[in-house]
Amino acid sequence: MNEQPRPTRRNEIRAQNETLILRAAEKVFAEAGFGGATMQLIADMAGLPKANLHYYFPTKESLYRRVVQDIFEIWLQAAAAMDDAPGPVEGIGAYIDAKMEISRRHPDGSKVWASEVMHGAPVIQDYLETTLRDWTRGRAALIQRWIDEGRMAPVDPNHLLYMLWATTQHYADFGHQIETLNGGRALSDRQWQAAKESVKQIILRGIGAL
Amino acid sequence: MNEQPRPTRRNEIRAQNETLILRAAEKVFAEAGFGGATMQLIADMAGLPKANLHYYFPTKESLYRRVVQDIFEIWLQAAAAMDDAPGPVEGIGAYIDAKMEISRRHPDGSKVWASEVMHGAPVIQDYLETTLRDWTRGRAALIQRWIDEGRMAPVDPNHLLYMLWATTQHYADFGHQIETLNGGRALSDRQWQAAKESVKQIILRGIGAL
DNA sequence: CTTCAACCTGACCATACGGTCAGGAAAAGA
DNA sequence: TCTTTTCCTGACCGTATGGTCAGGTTGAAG
Repeated sequence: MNEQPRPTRRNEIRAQNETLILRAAEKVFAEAGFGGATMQLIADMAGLPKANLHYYFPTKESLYRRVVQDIFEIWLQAAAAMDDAPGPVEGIGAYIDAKMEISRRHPDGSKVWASEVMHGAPVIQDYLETTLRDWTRGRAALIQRWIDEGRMAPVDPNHLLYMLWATTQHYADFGHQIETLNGGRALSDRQWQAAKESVKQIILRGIGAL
Repeated sequence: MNEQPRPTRRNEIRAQNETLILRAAEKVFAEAGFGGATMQLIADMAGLPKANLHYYFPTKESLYRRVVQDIFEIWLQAAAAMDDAPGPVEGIGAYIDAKMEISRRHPDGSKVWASEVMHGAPVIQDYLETTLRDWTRGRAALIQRWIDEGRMAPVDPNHLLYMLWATTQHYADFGHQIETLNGGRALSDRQWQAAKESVKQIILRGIGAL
C-alpha cells in the first residue's frame, strides 16, 4: 500500500494542495471543533477558494476524517518504540518519550483526536473497535509478560496504558492551560525536557521498574 | 454570597427551570461541543420551548459560561480534600479519590471543561489566570513542603499536578474510548474501584510516598 | 378584586453555513 | 496541433441557526 504516484506536475499540485488543506483543517478543527469549524475558514487559512476544498474533499466530514486518521497513524508508529525493548524501563520510557514528542510537534492533531473521542467517536468508532483494540490487547499482554518475569510491579496493564495516554496527551490537549499557568509562555526546551523526565520518573518508579 | 432567595412559588419555578436547562445544556455541549450544540436541541432535551431558554439565558454563550463555571466550582471543592491532610499519602490519595469520583459522576461537565481549554479557553481565560493560577501555586507550595520534610521524593510539583489532572479526568473525557476497549460496556463498580486503586498506587509509589 | 411584574411562547428575521454547478483554464496525451 | 482529462472558481441555493418580539398567561402584593 501507499505507493507513490509518478511525480508529474499534476500530481505535484494535488499533493501540495492536499497538504495545504490538511494543515489548515487540522488547525481549524483543533481550535473550533468539528461543529465550530467552517469550510470558509479552512479555505482562507489554506489560501484557496472554498469551492476548491470541495474539489479535493467532497464533504466537511471526509476532510475531518482524514485529519483524524493522520494523527492516529502517527501514534501507531510511535508505539513501535515499545515493542523491541528488552524491558519496561526501556520500552515504556521510549514510549513516553515518543508520545511527549508528538504532543509537542502535533498538538493540533492530538486535540482533534481528543475532541472526536469526547464526542463519542462518531466518525472513527470502527478504528477504536479494530485497530486500537488489537493494539491495546497486544501491549497489555507485553506488559503482563514483564510483570510475570518480575521486571515490574503487578499493576493492571490497561490502567497503566490509560495513564500513559492521559499524561502524555495532556501536554498537547491542555497545552493552553499549562501555558497560562507557566506565566503565559509556552514551555521552553528545558521545560519540555523536565516534563518528560518528571513523567518518566514518576511512572517508572510507580510501576516498580526503577 | 449565594444567599438563597425566599422559597416562593415563583423562585421555585425559576430554580427548577434553570436546573433543567443547565442539565440539558451540559449534556449537549459535552456531546457536540460549543459550535455543534444548538439551542433547539438543548430546549428539546430540557422539554422547554427554545424562546424560554433565551428568557433565562440571553445568549448561547451565557448559558455555556454557566455550565463551565459549575464544573470548575465542583473541582475546587474537591481540592479541599488535599488541604487538611497530614501528608502526601492521605492528601494526594484523597484528591485522586475525589477527582475520580467527579469523573464518574460528572463526565459531561469534565468534557465541557476540556473542550473549552482545548479551544484556547475563549470564555474562561480569566479563571485560568486568577482562581486556577492561585490554587495551583498554593498546592505546589504544599507539595514542596512535603518534599522538604522528606515525606516524598523530590518531583516537580507542577508536573505532578498536571499528572493528577490528566489521569483522573481521562476517565471522564476519554470515557467512550475506555468503554469501547472494555468490550463496549461501561466500567462496573468493581472496575472503577480498580481504576482508582491503580492510579493511586502508581502515583503514590511514583512519588516515593509509599 | 385590581394591579403589576415575572413568566412564557409561536411566529418571525437576518445571517451564515455546507454544498452545488456551469463554465473556464491548464496540463497531459496523442 | 487537437483532444481529453484534470483542475479551478464565482455565483448561487436550500437549510438551519441564534436571537427577537409582540402579546398572552400566571403568580404575587396590596
